[in-house]
Amino acid sequence: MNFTIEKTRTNKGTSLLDFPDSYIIIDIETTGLDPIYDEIIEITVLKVNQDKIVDTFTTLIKPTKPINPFITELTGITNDMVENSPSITDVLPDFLTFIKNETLIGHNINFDINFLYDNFIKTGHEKGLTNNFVDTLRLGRKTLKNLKHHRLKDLAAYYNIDTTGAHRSTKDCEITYQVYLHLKSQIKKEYGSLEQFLRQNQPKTFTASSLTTTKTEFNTDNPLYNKYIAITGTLTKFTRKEAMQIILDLGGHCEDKVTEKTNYLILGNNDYNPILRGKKSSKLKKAEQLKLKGYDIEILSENIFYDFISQS
DNA sequence: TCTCCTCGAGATCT
DNA sequence: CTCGAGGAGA
Repeated sequence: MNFTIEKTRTNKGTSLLDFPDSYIIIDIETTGLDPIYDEIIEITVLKVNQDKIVDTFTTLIKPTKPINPFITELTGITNDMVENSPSITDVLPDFLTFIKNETLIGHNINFDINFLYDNFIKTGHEKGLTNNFVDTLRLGRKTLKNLKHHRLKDLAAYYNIDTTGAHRSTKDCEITYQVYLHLKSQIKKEYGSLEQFLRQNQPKTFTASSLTTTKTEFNTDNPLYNKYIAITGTLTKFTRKEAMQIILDLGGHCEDKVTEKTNYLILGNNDYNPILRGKKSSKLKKAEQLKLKGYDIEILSENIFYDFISQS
């Protein structure tokens, strides 16, 4: 059988700076660092509500190739131990049932998510892994700026967290959980409130990729479905963000700039922009160029856009 | 001065 | 992957 890995993990969730009420702490062990060649051999997830662990899911996984000595030395996981373990294909559905749509929290969590995402794709789950996530590595770097390194073991040492038995996923989940709680309380103390921290660290201008939809089924007849859409200028009925959310919920894709992929450019008003003052925006110019070159791009007035979104 | 965009440095995961 | 520096354009 042949499987293709998506080069860009299109449906991957968003990296959040947030402190959700409920979340999933996650850690995996693998046979190496490369999601293409290496395999997952252990998954642990902790379900947390109001910062209290309420459920756990953990399993060893039998890889298709043997575990090499370096990894056995690092993790303590031997080929004998996984001999009778389920395959990744068997584990993923249960894993998904457990995590649902919860926000995932982990240390350098992109590593875990990329592995899981690709394995979902390989085993026939078209959407990959779409959960949004919070990275304790990112939080740690923002919070403990004077620390030289921000590896999990460095943050654990800083907060006096016991790391005996690290590099097994259950233990690493527990360490990550403790580190997260410490970071959270330190942030609260230093900034006065979590909200204050978030306000100061939120990206100044939101980007199209920072928005997601929770919808899983779309009306494929809607003119915006599966189209790539950019917006220029100010809309009268919605903020830019609201409009993008509507597009995503209708199954469209939002872009921050006009590209060769773009199908529609929605034309807002630039009259009040002190820089452009009614001149053509860079997006509009680009769209006109592409249209001349024969690309499949249409420039839509704001009203046509409202007509399109009301056809749901 | 402000915003958008590109690019490179540095660091982390098994 | 994330962040920040530095350039381009207005």
